Amino acid sequence: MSGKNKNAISPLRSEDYPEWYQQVIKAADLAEVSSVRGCMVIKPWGYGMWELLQRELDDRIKATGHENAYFPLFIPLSFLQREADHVEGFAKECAVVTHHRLEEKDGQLVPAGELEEPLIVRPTSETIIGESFAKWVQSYRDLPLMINQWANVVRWEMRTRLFLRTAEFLWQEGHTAHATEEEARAEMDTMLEVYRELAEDVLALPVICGEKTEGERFPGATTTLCIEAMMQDRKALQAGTSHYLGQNFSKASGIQFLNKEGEQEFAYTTSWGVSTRLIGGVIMTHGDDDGMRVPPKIAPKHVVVIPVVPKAELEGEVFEYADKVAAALKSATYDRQPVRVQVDKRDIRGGEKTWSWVKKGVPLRIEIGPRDIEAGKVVLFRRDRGPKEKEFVSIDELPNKIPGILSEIQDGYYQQAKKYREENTRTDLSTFDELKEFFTPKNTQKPEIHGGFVRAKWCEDSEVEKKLSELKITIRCMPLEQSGDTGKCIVTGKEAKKDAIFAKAY
RNA sequence: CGGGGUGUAGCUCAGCCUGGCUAGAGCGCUAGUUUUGGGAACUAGAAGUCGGAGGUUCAAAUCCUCUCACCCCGACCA
Repeated sequence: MSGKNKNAISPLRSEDYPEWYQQVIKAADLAEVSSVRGCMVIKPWGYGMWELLQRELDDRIKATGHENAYFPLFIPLSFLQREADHVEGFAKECAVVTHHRLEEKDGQLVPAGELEEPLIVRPTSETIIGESFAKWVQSYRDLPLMINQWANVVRWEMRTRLFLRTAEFLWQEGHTAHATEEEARAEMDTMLEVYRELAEDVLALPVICGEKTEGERFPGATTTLCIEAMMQDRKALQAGTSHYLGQNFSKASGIQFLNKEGEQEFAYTTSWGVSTRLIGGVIMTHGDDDGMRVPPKIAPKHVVVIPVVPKAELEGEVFEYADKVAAALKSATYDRQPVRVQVDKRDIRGGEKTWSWVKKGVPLRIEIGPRDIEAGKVVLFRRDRGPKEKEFVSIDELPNKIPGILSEIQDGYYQQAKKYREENTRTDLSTFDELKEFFTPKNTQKPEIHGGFVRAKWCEDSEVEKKLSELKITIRCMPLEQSGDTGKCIVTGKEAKKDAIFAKAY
């Protein structure tokens, strides 16, 4: 296993993208499947990314006037039934609790004590939060009500994939109630913008902001806005959604207030959420054939210091020096926080140690050996460069230099992803045949990475969406930035006003 | 829920068709020796009620029945 040109991950992205994705998660030690059907264990390196994402987003949620609260995991079955579209959307994937006690019978524990009314494990919390909102709101003076909760939810999915679709996942769900439609719609816009900023500035994921078609809308919503990202297999990933719910849920839950005119009126509500799926998006956007590449802003460690100990008796000296360098680095600031540094003193072989960090995607590696100590230098490796590309930096300059390099990496990942999306977005297709050609792989046995985003006109006829399913594509969204031109629908050829993004999706 | 497949050591799998010695390999793990500014080599070792239950048989990982779990392809989805 000398393999100078060998990549750390097998298969390569180009060979088998879904398998590559699984292997990266394993190699980077982000998560693993648990013995519970469809559920995952998020391991420290993956959870660390989530915690940092959480912190960034939580700050922004609070800065836009929201407060955190917590509502029950269990929802009475009857609550779900209050909103017709909502039931239809979620009923099939609900986990249901029907008993509350176990009794021993023939050596086996069996459920006893049947509940009078079954409880469902929340797939989302509109109904249970609506119940509270109804109590909290009496007057227009109680509005707006702006609440967020960090929670886990359960959706009994048929097919699961780590981070992208698991039976249980972590997310945040915001729920707000307003006195006017205008205000509620403005809230929906605000939160979409928060998500866009989170995705682009923190996760380095370029996204398209748009509106969902009726067919793709959240069950029970009047309007659904979304951010859509392109993965390296050119499929779209819905990375976040913000919904204007009109009065649908306030009517279902009885969220009523007395307005200034002294009349009872139903509130206008919104909800919005992002989940651990975003971590999947980060993996599929930034990962390469050597494993994960973590954007510095959510890297649990920015820098790992690897002491190089050629002879056992030098260990003490090298470790001590590595600790000193680490301490100096921690005094530097990146993204308004101290640089996160770890000294890797594990008793394993050097090559293995180095590669474990390459696969985890830590932005910077620093190696320090006796020769470097003598010369007052360290060897710096950047994850956005080749794994062997080194740079010597004097120890004195190091703390000043690191934040700038982290910014460069963060920005570089974003630019690279954006370039990839642009290179794989077509705006010049105008007929269904061209669309079909674009979204059909050349190799039908083992489809190669193909397709991408197509931006084209759509006549807003829902029949179009049915026809698109032949090509296994959907309308991802109607971008918020519309050209305003009229043209011909790419599917029907009819007069069309709306620009839409067509793509295969996760 | 339809169609296909797989359950054998921590992981990846061979063995099953055609029943028969003490159930194997690679990786990983443990120890020792050598090596090491780089994803080491050698030697030794630990590790398995062959998914579960029942049946056929002198004899079952292997054949039969039932059952459970997981994976892949569809329909559903943050």
